[in-house]
Amino acid sequence: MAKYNHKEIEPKWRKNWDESGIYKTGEGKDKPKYYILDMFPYPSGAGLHVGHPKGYIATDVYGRMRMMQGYNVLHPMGWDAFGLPAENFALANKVHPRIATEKNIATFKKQLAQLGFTYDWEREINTTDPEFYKWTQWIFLEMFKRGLAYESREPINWCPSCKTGLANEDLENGRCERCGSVVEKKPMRQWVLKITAYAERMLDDLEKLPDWEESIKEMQKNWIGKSEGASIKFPVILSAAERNEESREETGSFADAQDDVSIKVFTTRPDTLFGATYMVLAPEHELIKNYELRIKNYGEVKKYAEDAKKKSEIDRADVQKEKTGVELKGVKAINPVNNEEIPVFVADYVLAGYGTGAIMAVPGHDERDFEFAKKYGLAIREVVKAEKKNDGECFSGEGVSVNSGFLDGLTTPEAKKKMIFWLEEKGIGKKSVSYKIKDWVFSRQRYWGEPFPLAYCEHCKNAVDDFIATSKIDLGKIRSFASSADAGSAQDDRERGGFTLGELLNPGWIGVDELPVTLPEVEHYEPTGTGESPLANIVEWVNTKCPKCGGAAKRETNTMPQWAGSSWYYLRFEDPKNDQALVNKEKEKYWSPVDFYVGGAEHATRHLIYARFWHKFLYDIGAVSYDEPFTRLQHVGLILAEDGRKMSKRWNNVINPDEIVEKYGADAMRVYEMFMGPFSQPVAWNTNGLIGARKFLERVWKLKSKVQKSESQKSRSQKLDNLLHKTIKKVGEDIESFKFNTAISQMMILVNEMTAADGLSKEQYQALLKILAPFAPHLCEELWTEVRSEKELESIFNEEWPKYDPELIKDEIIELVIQVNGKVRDMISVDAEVSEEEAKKIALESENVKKWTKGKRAEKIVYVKGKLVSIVVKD
RNA sequence: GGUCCAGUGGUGGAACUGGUAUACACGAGAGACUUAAAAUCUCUUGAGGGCAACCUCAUGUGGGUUCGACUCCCACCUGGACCACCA
Repeated sequence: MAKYNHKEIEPKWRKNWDESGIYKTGEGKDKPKYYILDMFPYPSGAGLHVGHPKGYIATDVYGRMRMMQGYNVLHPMGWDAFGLPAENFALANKVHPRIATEKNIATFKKQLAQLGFTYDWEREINTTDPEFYKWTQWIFLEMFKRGLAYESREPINWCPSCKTGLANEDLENGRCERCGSVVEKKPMRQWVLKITAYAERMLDDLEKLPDWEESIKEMQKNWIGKSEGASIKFPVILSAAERNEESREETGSFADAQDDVSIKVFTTRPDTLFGATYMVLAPEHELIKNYELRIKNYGEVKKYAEDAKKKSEIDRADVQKEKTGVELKGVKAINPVNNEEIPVFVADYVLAGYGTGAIMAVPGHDERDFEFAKKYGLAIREVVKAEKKNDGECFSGEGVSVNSGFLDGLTTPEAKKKMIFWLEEKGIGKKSVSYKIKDWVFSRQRYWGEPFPLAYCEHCKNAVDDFIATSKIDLGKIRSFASSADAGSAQDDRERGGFTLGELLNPGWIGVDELPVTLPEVEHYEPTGTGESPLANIVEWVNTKCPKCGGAAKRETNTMPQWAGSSWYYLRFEDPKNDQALVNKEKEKYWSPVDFYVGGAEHATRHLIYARFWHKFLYDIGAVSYDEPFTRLQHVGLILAEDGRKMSKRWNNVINPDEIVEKYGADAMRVYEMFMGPFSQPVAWNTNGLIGARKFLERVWKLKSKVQKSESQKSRSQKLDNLLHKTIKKVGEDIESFKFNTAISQMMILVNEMTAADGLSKEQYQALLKILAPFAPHLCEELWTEVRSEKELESIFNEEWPKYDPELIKDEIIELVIQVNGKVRDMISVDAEVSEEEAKKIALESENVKKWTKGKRAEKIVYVKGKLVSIVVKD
């Protein structure tokens, strides 16, 4: 018999599959559909290491099983090729990003191809293809028109090394997720997407996703970070000394102004309002620059605020460091619940980006305020009585209100409710919700990304202003209107006199409807570092005609972030060549949503948040007909290097799949990666383990000759059938629940039994091949053609997935376990149908059991059908 | 600091809904084949005691519930992931 030679078998079958087109996606409506998807990779220059394909192998195994179960399976692959990694690689290697990307894609494709995946390459997509990003731009434009994209000049995260602004999601502990540089805060003109408008729905709809892993949902919940509480207004006045001075000098005007001045705060603990003894503003707070004349120590305050703003996020967010701040001399705030005058500080422990950028400080019941108050000698008042309280510590839990007027005696939840009611009645506060998630900073100052389909027109800017002036539309109202997700229907647009909501919010910016707006060729695509994208240098591209008035206009020169294309790419696989619409509604009804999505957990708060946001928006505008994109979600556990560290060039511990395939074969690698451990858990690579997988396949190979010998004898053991059918059952169920490691160990048990058995029938062997085929497709296809008969199909993947016979998996004889006082004392083989009476009788008659029951009385006998008898004895 | 997850042999790990703990694989040891090695095959392999039947102990630690706990409850220890001055 020929030896198992993967080098011969594997290329042969891959060629055969390519030519026969067996993996072309079928669309016959007579079959049910199954859409299984991997998170598509960005093709970096380093190529694949053995860890990358783990998820792809899993989806391939699952998809192949579904094929054999009679489904049309859509299992596509594409490339997330825009973005910083591709561009940085191109810069380092002095080639155009497009060329580098093409080359990298070719490498990736070659590497993936040799693993024998079922990808239908006719559906390949690439986010950098103008025919693809045309629709990325289209989605942006739809958001822009509805006021969900807006221009902002807020300070944002700036990576000094990548020379671009970054979204909150792109940071890791205050560092750039890509290059590890400490991120600075820099005020810059940015396009921002109003993801916060969808925060509530994204949170609520997690309930609709029972087949998502709990851990991923939890991460999203934390990222969205909903807090419920109240917003409260604290009036601001001049301090007593200043008031006297004012009236002496008769400057007179502050009396009018003070009515309007107030500090708005958000708190989750309105029940502690009586304990608010000072206030703190974030260094970025508007009041500071607006009240220069009123703040007596303005120089000092300004210096503190400026210094704080300059600090990197990482320094500012250091929890360990001592809190600092400066009092705003000359002004006071009034605690509205007791009319006390309280001091106002600026301090960098208050964040501009959360809540209102100002807090009421309750040092009695907030650790941070407590620390600050001790340092600056501020009043600390107990307003919540703790059940247990440690001296000298601050109690931030729930209890009963004290020293709190009308709240006294109420528990914290009651007090919160009552305070909110009181605030609303007086009109100085209201129930309020705050989210941690921030709007999505959507522009990058780099070359290799989708251009924005926007032009800036001075004329239309004035026209918009005129329009607002004549129609008396309050821009503030429009802004709050835009926060609701359903803002901006086509009808609204008409009523606004031809201006879209986006244009009203971003005067002068006009959407370019002629798509795609293609990325121009440039001489120098290095980032400028000035906050301008390299595109700004291409005069002939920048200068354009205003799509609205036809006059001179300038294009937006920032580009979109890498996350743009990946936020909707899964829709494109349904109909990748459609140039009329983002999705073909007919096809969409068949394929979508994605039934099963597999990828890394690191995307829980990035890609998966963005994709859900875009999808919900597309649902709202009627572009898709369902509101969650991914029905089932499973995360892949990393494959670590043999030394237990992440595989990385830096540690020189990377294992290249090409070498493994060459030496042991793709099938051995596939089986090993699925066998290593629980799918979602990180496991270290171990080449010895791989050899074990290879040996297993060799045993399967050798069984072939046993079948041929057995054929005439017609020997078919009952025992083997029993195990075979149990294995069919377990493998099917385990693949279904992504427990590949136990599926494989069960097949190993079966193969060991088959090897040891007296005879092996062809049917038994064929059933084994069918359930192993998704894991080791080349080997099983080869063996299948050798043992199949004329009437059987040419490819094993056209065969039906075997069904187990419930009769055959029943055990006739079982091992009855007998326990005495909880300890196993005997095991007796009995008929599976044994009655309770009889089982108990057999148990009590056992010699081993008698040793333990002798001279004692049986107090209780527990019987578990088909399993055990538990005897409880007492002296 | 918050949220979540995990802790089982020398190693990766298995154990359904509370019912034989350590399946399967790796590694190690012994043997067969071989001039020899590799490959392959067979046996042993949680710890301790015993010639053996068998007994005792063992799923991070300590308690609890139960006839019975890796599994459920409480407290603690250790490790990991994500978030983090989020008011």
